[in-house]
Amino acid sequence: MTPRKPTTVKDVAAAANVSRATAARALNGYGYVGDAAAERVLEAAARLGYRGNRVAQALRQGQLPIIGFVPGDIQNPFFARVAHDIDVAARGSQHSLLIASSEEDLTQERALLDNLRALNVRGVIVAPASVDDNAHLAQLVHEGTPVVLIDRVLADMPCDSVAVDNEGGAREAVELLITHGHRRIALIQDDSRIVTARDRLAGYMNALQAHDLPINQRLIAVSNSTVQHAIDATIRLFSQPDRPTALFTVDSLMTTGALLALRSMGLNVPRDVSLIGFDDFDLATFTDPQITVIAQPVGKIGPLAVRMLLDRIHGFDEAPRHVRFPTRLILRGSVSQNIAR
Amino acid sequence: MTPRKPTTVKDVAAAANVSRATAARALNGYGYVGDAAAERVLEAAARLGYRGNRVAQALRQGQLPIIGFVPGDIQNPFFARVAHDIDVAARGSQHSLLIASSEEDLTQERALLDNLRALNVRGVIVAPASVDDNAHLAQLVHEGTPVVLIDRVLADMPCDSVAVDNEGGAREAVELLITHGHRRIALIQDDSRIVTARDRLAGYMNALQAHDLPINQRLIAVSNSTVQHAIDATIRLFSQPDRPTALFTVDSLMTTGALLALRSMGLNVPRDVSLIGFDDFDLATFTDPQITVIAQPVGKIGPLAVRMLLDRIHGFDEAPRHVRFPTRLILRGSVSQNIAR
DNA sequence: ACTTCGTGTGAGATCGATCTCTCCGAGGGT
DNA sequence: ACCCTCGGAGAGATCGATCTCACACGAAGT
Repeated sequence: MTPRKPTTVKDVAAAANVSRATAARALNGYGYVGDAAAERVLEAAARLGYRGNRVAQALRQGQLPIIGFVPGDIQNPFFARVAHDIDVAARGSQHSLLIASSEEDLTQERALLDNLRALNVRGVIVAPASVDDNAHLAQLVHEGTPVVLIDRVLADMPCDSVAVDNEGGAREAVELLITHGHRRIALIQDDSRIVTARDRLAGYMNALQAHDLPINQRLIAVSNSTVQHAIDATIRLFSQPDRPTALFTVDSLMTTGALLALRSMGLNVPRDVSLIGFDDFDLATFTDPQITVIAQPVGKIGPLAVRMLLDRIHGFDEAPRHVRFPTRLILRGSVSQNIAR
Repeated sequence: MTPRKPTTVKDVAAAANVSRATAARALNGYGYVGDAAAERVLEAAARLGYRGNRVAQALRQGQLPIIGFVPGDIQNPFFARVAHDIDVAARGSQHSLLIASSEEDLTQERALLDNLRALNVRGVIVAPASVDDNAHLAQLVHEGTPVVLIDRVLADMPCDSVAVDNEGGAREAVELLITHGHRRIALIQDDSRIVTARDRLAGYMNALQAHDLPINQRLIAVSNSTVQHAIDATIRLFSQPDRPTALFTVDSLMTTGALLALRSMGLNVPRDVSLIGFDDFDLATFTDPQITVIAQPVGKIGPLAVRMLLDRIHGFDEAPRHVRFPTRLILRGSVSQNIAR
């Protein structure tokens, strides 16, 4: 019942019969402290359950032992996985992780970053919601806050980044469809303000162009990265006359939605429609047939981002490093030869 | 390039030609401030981009505008969803969310809560990793920190809680299997230190006893809540002579694992084995047949937990409230009549 | 004219941890 | 005997925001 307040250095110092300064020295192990005094201080600290007030320490040192992470959406399995990895890595270096999802909303992203700045976090890992409008990020970097971009790289941002080869992965996916004889290849992509969406779109177009196939805007649908939106988009795409024979979806939730939509429309994968998705996911091996995907090394992204961030926090001050992982095509059963023509 | 430090009240005060005290009054709107002075202060604050240092404010007021969340594992879709909901609700009340996953490890949970306490967060939402050893939680509550338990309720803990009727849900699931003629019903459950596991086990046993069926320890497997562990557990269960005809899994990742394992063993659901899982999940409607589950109102848990926490933060001081949502059986196609006997 | 208010304002204290500066005293060197 | 060095320890400053207290000044009341 007693909401007694936590013990402070002052309490410990008093209990050990020394000054606050000596207590601090003993606790943090710097400067000169006599053995006897140090021992008394440590004993008192243990006895009183002294834990130290991070907030006060942070005020003094100017920073909280916290790393911020601003994903597009925690519910997306991709970001959940990355968040988990970041959490583990951050904990390994005595940092807490503050997760604040931008919900892919630029205004919210700005507000969140303002918040993180006001909290004086040590560094921030961000998956920016927009390619274009990122003055707030530039500002943060400019102020000297360590920032690492993940998943979505902004070419002109002077900070480290970790991503995958979105263009190449998308190109490989579409080329696979092309070499299986598909000509009418549909694409469901994100809001084009997101860099990954642009890059994957570029991969799609480059593959088509390389094979002298026309780019048909009616085969390209834009959807939010949620299952529901993807279902709608898929239905729109496949309700057209001269229906596509293949579909490439740029993220796992979309692939999920597409699968559900195709099933509800009575279209069989891969007989009627070949499907390939970007980003591997649990469900991909659950369906019959299993889904062919372009896999990203998800598990490497978080840890690397944290390592880069820590380097910056510890003073590393070279030119920005940009790591781009290759993707890997995982052949399963959702792509078949197009016999229709 | 200039890592200039953020503007402080002092800067603003100087720019407005008033004292720090007056600047603070103008900015926070309390006490007496002249109109002219107030205007100058606000103008200066805007011009200099004053944002206020949360850490300093927190030191003064004793608390950071942060809510802590300690889930068992962020990667688990259930917790990811809840985390998302908490994030949204917390943001609505100007709080940031600090997520620190305990990975179901008691030692880690203790360390994380210590951390949160040292940070003077305003309140904590926890899914405790253990029923037994929770002195650290009791301590936290005792100290007056608002705490809300979710998913896993500790009966004797004097704090609010939000959970679902695990015993009832599990009982309903097992009864469904029994009424379909199943007698050898297997169970895959969590580490029994987790309360939900105990409650669901109780529901399983109660259902069996109510129908005078024996409880056979060889039909009960313990597994971590991961797909891989569940696969192993399933294989163990179904490699026995006199194999079970039905399986009840207590969480979605386990259901996933069970499904994969059964498939790999060449056992057809529901012909050879009937399957029912606790917690609905996306994949459940992906498989053929779709999986029958006991659904929890996931979307209600996070928001309610935050509301309860905020009440406490704002001084609500009545007896602990315990909310327990009912579960809902969703009949799909994975349970069939047992004809074998 | 002299006390009271009612406003408006600033100086300084406070929160907790830590750093700087200064001081003390024992021992070594000359 | 005197100076210096160095281990050891305390007083006070600092970080930034905010609160308390005291003060000043004009207006109103007696």
